[in-house]
Amino acid sequence: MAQAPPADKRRLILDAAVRVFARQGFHATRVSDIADEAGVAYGLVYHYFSSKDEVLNELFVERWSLLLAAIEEADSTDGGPREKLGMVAGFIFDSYRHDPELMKVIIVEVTRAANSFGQTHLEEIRRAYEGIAKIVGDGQAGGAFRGDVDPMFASMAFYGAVEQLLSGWIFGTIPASDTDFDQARDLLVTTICDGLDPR
Amino acid sequence: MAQAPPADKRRLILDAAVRVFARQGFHATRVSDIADEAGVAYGLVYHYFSSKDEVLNELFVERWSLLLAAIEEADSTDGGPREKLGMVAGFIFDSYRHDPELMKVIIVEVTRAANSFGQTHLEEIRRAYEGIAKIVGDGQAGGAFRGDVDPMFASMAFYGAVEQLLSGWIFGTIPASDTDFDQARDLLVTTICDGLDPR
DNA sequence: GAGCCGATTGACTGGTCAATCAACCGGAGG
DNA sequence: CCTCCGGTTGATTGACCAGTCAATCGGCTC
Repeated sequence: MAQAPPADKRRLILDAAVRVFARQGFHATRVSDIADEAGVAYGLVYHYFSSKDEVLNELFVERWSLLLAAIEEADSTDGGPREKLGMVAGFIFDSYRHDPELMKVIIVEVTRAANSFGQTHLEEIRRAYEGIAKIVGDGQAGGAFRGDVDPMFASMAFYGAVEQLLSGWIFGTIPASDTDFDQARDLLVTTICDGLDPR
Repeated sequence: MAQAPPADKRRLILDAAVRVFARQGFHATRVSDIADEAGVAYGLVYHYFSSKDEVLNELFVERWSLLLAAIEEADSTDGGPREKLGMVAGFIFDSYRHDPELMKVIIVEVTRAANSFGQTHLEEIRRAYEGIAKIVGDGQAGGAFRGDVDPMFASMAFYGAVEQLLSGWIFGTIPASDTDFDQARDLLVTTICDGLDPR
């Protein structure tokens, strides 16, 4: 027998938290729910995290830093702005495909809950908008996009559309089962970018 | 002296709730906060509403029915789909201009919080998406929009962009002071509709 | 002016939970 | 065999707050 992995309890708790938050929502989950789901004693949660909030924080920061990296990565590609935006949308949709529960938590409890938790992370969230805005701005400078749309404005609209589609899948407003995420990505990017075509 | 108006306490409480919800968020406001803000005794809130939730419900339903009416109204116009979508976006932006606190509450606490409250109102929210989708669908049937985009898909993207812009103003990510809302509306509609132009 | 009734008041209760903490366990090292 | 120590346990505490309810108010009717 290979030695059992050291059973990283911290990770165990984080993963359990994702499941419970996704199922019940952050406010409705008690710390004891997380502990139960993780098969761990109540107090251990407080050994690894200073508060219930910090658990959510950790989940968000982990995931969001990946998104920021993906945006930067996309931007440093030498493709056109359409390809770059496609990579960004693709990364987000893939994240959902890969771990819908985590994405649900991030979107519902942090990104779209800008009042409670988002407030804390407004700066990081804004950084994503700005990264997308940069892609748009460069696209305008290179003549690929028309210049009369403020890049930040376009960025917000683009990201808003992405997030709304995600929400639609998350809450069943839009059927997700037979939807091809890649097709959704292409459709969205095509539509938005055609709207940004030079007049 | 003219007799003082009957001081509709119910209305007083609703208006106070908007202010407090906007300031502190729904979860963080105690019922006593609402009562204090309204200058009314704690128990009176429960005389007019069965719970704290019902106060928020009432605010949402009041406002959302206006939006649904506006969408229908726009659709029954004999303008083109661009004009119709412009009217919808215009109505929403105007609502924000006219009463930013109320719109903040509706968006942040209900629409985007689909997990807690939105769940209850998913049906009404979806009706708005469908109204917009109908406008898009008719536009396609009339040849004004290209036909290879699912109307519901386009509707979600459109509404998502609108809501994200609103959120940007609400949370100061986008400067609202010098932004001309009408210009934002035109820019958004133009961009999205150009993206929906027949290929 | 007596009686009625809905509006209004605010002290109180019951339950919920986040966070604390003292105790316990088991392995490493001497 | 003993001690130390970090990981682990879960009962307990203390704060908070939604919702209740018995009491009071004030206007209207007869």
